[in-house]
Amino acid sequence: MDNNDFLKELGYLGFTVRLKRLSDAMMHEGRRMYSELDVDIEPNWFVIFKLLNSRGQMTVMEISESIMMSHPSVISITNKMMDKDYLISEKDKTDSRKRVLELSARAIKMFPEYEKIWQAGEYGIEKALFGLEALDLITTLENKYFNKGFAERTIKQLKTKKS
Amino acid sequence: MDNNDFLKELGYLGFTVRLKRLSDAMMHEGRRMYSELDVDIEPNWFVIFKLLNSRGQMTVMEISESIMMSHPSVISITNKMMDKDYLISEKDKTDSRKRVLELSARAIKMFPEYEKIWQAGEYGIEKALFGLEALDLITTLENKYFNKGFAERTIKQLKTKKS
DNA sequence: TATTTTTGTGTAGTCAACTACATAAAATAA
DNA sequence: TTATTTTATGTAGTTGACTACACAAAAATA
Repeated sequence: MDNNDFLKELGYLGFTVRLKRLSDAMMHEGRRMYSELDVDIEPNWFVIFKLLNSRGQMTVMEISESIMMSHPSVISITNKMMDKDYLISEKDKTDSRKRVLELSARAIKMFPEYEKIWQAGEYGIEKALFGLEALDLITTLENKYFNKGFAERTIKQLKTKKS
Repeated sequence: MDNNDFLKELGYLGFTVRLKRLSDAMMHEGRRMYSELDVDIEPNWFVIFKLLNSRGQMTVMEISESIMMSHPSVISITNKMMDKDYLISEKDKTDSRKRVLELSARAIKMFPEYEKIWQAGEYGIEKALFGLEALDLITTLENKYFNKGFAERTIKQLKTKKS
């Protein structure tokens, strides 16, 4: 890879930017992959597919909490999946605020085929990450991060320095 | 942290989504930090500050290549920095296609103050990452990734399987 | 020299996440 | 029972990255 990469000279400070750059690149490549394979799904949808496949019906908020994404993001993803007939949506019988989502017949029918793609992806990532303890690392990062973010601590540090 | 996090059940397949989620969260927190500290800069600008500080004048494309981001992204970031008078832009004398950017007097004046914030950030991240070999990991990931992405390999694998 | 290709920059439009706000329904408190 | 608070969902607007395209200037080629 490019050894002129200035971000590498920035040490830990460059870490967050490199992380974003890497995840953006993966996301773009993911989209390219799906369009090249000519399947009717998008990156990330596998999360909803797998979640609803394992848990059955779920409301918008339940999904949001399960995958720790904001509810507007969930709505936006699931709306697209509904447009492609992968999801069925109906009002909850006892609580009319809630909307319950579940996999459609089409989703269930296509599931095995898509599973192949996801497994190939799983295999590729596993091979790339082999021996790197990447999952342990990201878990630790998440733990440290979502507890009380870097920024919070930095703000605190800067403020106590000032006083 | 949340142990109900479904993405963790997805193993390697969940990795890319977790990576994105983490970097998004860091980015948001970064923005919050800057606005809370009430400084007139945005996350990521430090990359341009530091780059031009160390290299002097650079064209749009030189910046783009140095940090491995698309040139439209560079234009968008540097335009905002110009609006805040942190950058000076002028046409190259010998090649009128090129536009040369450099730090303004204001940028140079504010540099030490901002340096304090970045150093505090550096410290926070370093502490969070201590003993985790996170930089080695991301370097390895970048090497593997930017060479020939996961997707490429996955596509290949799926296609050879079919035939 | 004239034509074609490459390079550097800029603009437009897309994407997936977010926060902030709006609204309706349910749950709680007065 | 009525009023207030909380919860579930939805919409609007922002962000920062990207690709694709447009265009002018320089470089290379015929």
